[in-house]
Amino acid sequence: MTSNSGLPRFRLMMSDGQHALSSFLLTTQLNHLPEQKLLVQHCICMLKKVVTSTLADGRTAVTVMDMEVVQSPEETGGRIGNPTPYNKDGKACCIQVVINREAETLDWFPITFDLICRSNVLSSKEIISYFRTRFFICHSTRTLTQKHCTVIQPHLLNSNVNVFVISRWTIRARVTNKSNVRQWSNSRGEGKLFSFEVVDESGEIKITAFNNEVDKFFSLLEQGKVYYISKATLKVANKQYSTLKNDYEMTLHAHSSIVPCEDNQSIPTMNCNFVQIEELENRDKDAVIDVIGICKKAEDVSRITTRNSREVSKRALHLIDSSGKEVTATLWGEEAEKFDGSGQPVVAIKGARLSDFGGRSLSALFSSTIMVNPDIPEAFRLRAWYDREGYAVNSQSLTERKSTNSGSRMNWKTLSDVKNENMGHEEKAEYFSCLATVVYMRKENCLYQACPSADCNKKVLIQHNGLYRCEKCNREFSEFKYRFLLSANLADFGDNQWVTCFQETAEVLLGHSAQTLGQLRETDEAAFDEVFQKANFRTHIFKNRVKLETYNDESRVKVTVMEVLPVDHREYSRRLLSNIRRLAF
DNA sequence: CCCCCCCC
Repeated sequence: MTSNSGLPRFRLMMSDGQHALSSFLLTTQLNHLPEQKLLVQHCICMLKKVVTSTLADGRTAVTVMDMEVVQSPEETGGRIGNPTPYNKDGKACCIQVVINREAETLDWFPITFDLICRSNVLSSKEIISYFRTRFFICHSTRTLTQKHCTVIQPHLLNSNVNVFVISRWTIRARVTNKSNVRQWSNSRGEGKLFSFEVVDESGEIKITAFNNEVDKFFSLLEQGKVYYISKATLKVANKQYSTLKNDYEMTLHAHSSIVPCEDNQSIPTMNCNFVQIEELENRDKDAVIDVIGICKKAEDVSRITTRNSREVSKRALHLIDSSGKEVTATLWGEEAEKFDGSGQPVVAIKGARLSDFGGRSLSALFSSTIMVNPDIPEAFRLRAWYDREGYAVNSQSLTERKSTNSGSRMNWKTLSDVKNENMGHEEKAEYFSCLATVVYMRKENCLYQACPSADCNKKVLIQHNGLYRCEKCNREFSEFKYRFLLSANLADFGDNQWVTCFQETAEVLLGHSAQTLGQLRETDEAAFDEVFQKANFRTHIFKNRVKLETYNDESRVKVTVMEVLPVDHREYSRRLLSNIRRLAF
């Protein structure tokens, strides 16, 4: 240990052959004894002067002021007798721990102990409290008395991993959340896992099972049920990934046991701390909160592609509570698919993330628990409120619809602004958004034959052998895929502008995929023409990129449409109004 | 031993 003076301070575990006590502190004046390897394990000492003090929490510490080493371990021949822990009043529970010296510089303390608990039922908090201790001897708490506990031998750590090895304890806790089984594969290996969260009267903790333990325990565990759980390993939770109020997590192992508990009345159901929807306005972005509301409307489930090109289902719920405010909460994956919003149920989400999308909105996490019509007082209160008066409330949503159109990041311009301000003449590309109507689309060359490889959109050329050649991939293919490269003329009330639309934006404008339209052109030219007829003179919001491009020594500003958004009427009025103000002043 | 938390 480090003393107040900064000098090393040694702690000794002393035994007189009958009892052992590990809270002896050596005065720093005697540091030469251990430093010169005179005071070593199993040597026999004569204590000449000691000062005994009682610490604030009742533990006893003995400071050794003067001592003499009278016999070396060689002479002693190891430990004398079979000492039991010394208990001053017979009530204290002693737990011997081994401190991993490598880790003493960390602000947490990996320790290892073995604990025998005759009742075999501890609360998870009690277990945790032992991990928190910095002392060799812990005194008992409420249910952990000498009657329940006795000390067994210190268990030596053979490495400095931050894993606690404990045995023979059991918690009784309710499962509040259970994940699906997930596969993982990385440089360290691969396998499957699932995790679940449990709650008892002292708090909550996350438990993870891997591989064999997945097979063993996944189907046994049910959300809402109570289990005896024992012989799991504790480790420090990575706070980066954990929103639970616990610094530790458990991992199940081959010896771990989980047994259903029928007598579960005393175990709390869920630690929810519901925040009123109105209050979400005052909470920080990314806060993880619990919310409960009436699902006034559940949108249809839809499939989206994430940034990592994974496909996932999503469903937005519109929740309202007695604050009269509404918020959009998004469910994902299976939760989105199986959600049934019929009958405007009460929906509680424990652990939803607050986002600033559209002002304020919520998103379920993998760790969120979604409860439909939960059996809790808050739910009954909400139901009664909604059926009596809530249904008629003209609720105000904290989540603005189509916020992409109203976001402050939109750099609104009229088409004449773009020219008058010489946009695009800078080194870097510039971006602007406009409200405009499509007045012409070039049918000619709107589609090209592209390389069929997934990530290659390069134009292919047909060969004499009838195959399509991609220069980029340096390969020939028997097939090609159609891609859009559409020139369109946009107009607003002051000007017009030629723009280029690639694949995604052209698909939005024309309402068809490149593939469909390509085939239509081959098979039914009249239908192909009609697609263009229908798409013409439509008004959209365009988000564009503008940049000066040089081609054959000729420079001109090129506008590329990045995104086509539907016109929101509220946004339209706002645009008109701001234009009027600008022109007026 | 995982750690994905997404989309507009």
